[in-house]
Amino acid sequence: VLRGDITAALRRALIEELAAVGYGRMSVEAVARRAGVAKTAVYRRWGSKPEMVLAIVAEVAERKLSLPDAGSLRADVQVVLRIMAQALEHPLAAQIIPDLLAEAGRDPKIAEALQVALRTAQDEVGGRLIRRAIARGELRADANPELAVDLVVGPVYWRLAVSRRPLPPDQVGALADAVVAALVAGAPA
Amino acid sequence: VLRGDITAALRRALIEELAAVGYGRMSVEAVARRAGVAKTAVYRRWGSKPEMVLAIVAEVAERKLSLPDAGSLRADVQVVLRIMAQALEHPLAAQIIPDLLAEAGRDPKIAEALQVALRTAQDEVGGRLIRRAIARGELRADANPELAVDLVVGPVYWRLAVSRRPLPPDQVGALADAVVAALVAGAPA
Amino acid sequence: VLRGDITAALRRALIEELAAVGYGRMSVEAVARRAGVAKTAVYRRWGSKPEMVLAIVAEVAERKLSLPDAGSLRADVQVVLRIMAQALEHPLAAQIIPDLLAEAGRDPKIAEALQVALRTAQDEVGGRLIRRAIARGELRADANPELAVDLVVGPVYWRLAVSRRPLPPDQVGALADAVVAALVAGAPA
Amino acid sequence: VLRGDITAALRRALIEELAAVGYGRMSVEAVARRAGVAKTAVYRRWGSKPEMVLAIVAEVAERKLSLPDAGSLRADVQVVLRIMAQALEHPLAAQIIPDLLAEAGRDPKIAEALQVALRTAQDEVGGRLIRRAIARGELRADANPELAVDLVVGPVYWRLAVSRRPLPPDQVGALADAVVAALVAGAPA
DNA sequence: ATGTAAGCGAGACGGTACGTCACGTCTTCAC
DNA sequence: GTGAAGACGTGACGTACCGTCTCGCTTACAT
Repeated sequence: VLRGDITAALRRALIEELAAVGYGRMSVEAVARRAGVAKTAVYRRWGSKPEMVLAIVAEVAERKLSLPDAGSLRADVQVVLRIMAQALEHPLAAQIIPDLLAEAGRDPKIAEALQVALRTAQDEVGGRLIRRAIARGELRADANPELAVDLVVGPVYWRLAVSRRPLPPDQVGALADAVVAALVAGAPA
Repeated sequence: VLRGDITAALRRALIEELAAVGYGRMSVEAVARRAGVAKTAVYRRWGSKPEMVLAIVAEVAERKLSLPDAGSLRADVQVVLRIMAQALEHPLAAQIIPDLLAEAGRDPKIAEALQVALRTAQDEVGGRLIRRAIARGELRADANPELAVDLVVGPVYWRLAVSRRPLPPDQVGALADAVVAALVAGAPA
Repeated sequence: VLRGDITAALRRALIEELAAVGYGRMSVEAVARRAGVAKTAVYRRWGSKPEMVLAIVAEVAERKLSLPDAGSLRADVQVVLRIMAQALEHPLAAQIIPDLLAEAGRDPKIAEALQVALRTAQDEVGGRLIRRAIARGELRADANPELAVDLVVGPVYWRLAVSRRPLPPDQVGALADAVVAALVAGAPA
Repeated sequence: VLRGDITAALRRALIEELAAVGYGRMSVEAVARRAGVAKTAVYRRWGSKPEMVLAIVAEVAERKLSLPDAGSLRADVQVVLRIMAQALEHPLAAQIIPDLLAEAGRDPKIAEALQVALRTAQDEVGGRLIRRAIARGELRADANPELAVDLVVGPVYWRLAVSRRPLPPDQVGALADAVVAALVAGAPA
């Protein structure tokens, strides 16, 4: 019977190590060391570094983020922006997410695991959010949901995760306004 | 006198290796091997792995991209989008850029080197492009150039480099329209 | 716990490599390669090339060679000659011993290690053997044991290890006779 | 036209380097450095390390040592011992000779070069010296010249070059006496 | 209660890469 | 054409980690 406290310590250590050195440099040995545990304890659970990362990342990523109807397109967009901002402002996530996204370009397994997580946002935003706006008459029926996702998610990701400048809370409104305008304009393909 | 053909082969090999395995896993030995050159030839030029990467990346990144006035805000935005799309659709760049941006979160040296390159885009877009639009009367004078950069650059980066879906050329126009609308709406801070 | 079979393989490989290329050219890598073992396995045991050579050579050299009383000076001398001939006719020893003796002129550590081995012969021959002969009345009491060692050991070493000509077994008797005569004559300093 | 002063400096440097580090470790680079000369200067003259060593060693070794008739076997032996002692007490020779003799076991070229030098001693001692003694009636006609060489040369070589103990001049007489006795006794094969 | 299985730590194993050094070869310049 | 300078490939250095594997120890469950 695998000891639960060790599993938990390893989970925690993996996240920290991943943030500290990145996927490429990360080693099972270092994770075990950080968790204060022998290497065998890791291999008994996951078998290899990618398996371990995938299992734990998937675990974290699959926490459903429900996106309740906020009443208007602008309010919905603001919710999405706030959720993303909150996630990307967590230091560990800010390190790990771009790292795994970069690695996804090489390792299809990782790409797939992340797609599962992304699909959530993808579907939520591009799917539900846009469909709701169409239903409300805020967007035209032929609005392109794909482009919509890029317009909503792109700016905030670029700001926080790529150019790593903070996003003052009082600018979220302005950003939302701009994004909504973009959505309205972007539709009529 | 260091032989130029060897330097060139190493430069090329570094780029390829960086794309193939990422910054974290990249090794000087592998680069030398790929270039068909002895390890000593590398250390005669750069002294260590990060130095080598920085020097070559900076070299590539500093290629000035001039942004001539295209006549209107929409045309200017379209030019920026096309330049970015062209860059990010190159397979090597699509692998290397997100990788280095992720690494920049850990290594200040890399961050700095990339900022030099980013600042170009930053200044070109957020600075010149927006100022021109203001001068033309297309944007209000109090438009926020910081937000503007995020709005222009974010969606196309997300699309091509993060979620890795292609951007059909015929959608660039729609995207530009949406971005312009966002800029116009996003201004009145 | 270091694996004994690997230690043994390394010991064997060191001896062979030493004979093949000599102390000066010998490399740890080549020894490990010859033993079919990783370089780390060597450094886990000895730490450096000279340490390794010293440890193994000392180990081999310290095998006590007991010299039982053969009954007469001539018989004793013959035993010594036979032992030396047997040792020096082994191809590995014939390569290694002169090599290390030459190196001993430069490296005091090696000199010391060899002295331990030589002292055995030295004491056995110059000490015990001569003293026995004096006790038997075969040599005068003021016989010089130092010279005696040279007279017994020198000719056979020169023959086999320096000028590398074989010593036919049927000539050992004649050589012993000559040496005994020399000992008898050499004493009266 | 190769400059003579450089050739001489290289010759001198080779000898010193050979004594200092031994044949195995000796490098052309170090010799050139010691001579204060570029590597090219060496390779223009000799082409490789073994060639260089062989040429210079042969040059030194071929200096004829004439062995005039000293009047008696004992006097002849004493002359040989004194010549050898003088040679082996020179610090450079004491390092180089055993080193090359050891290397001769591996490299036939070196062995051959040394045999030329050894043959001199061989012939002088085993040949001429013994034949003279037979002619004088000091040795029987069937004396074995091969054994004789070993008996004369072995002890002094062992003493000075192998066990590296000094040979006090006043012991040369005693050693000569012993050797003569050995020769006389060793003959009647 | 005891036996047995499995988790656990420790650590040796074969690898790979590190950054350095020294070397023999070869090319390029200055006299 | 000679010698100096130095870049080149090679190969070894001794170190540091890494993933794999084999060990005893000890813990917990099933008899």
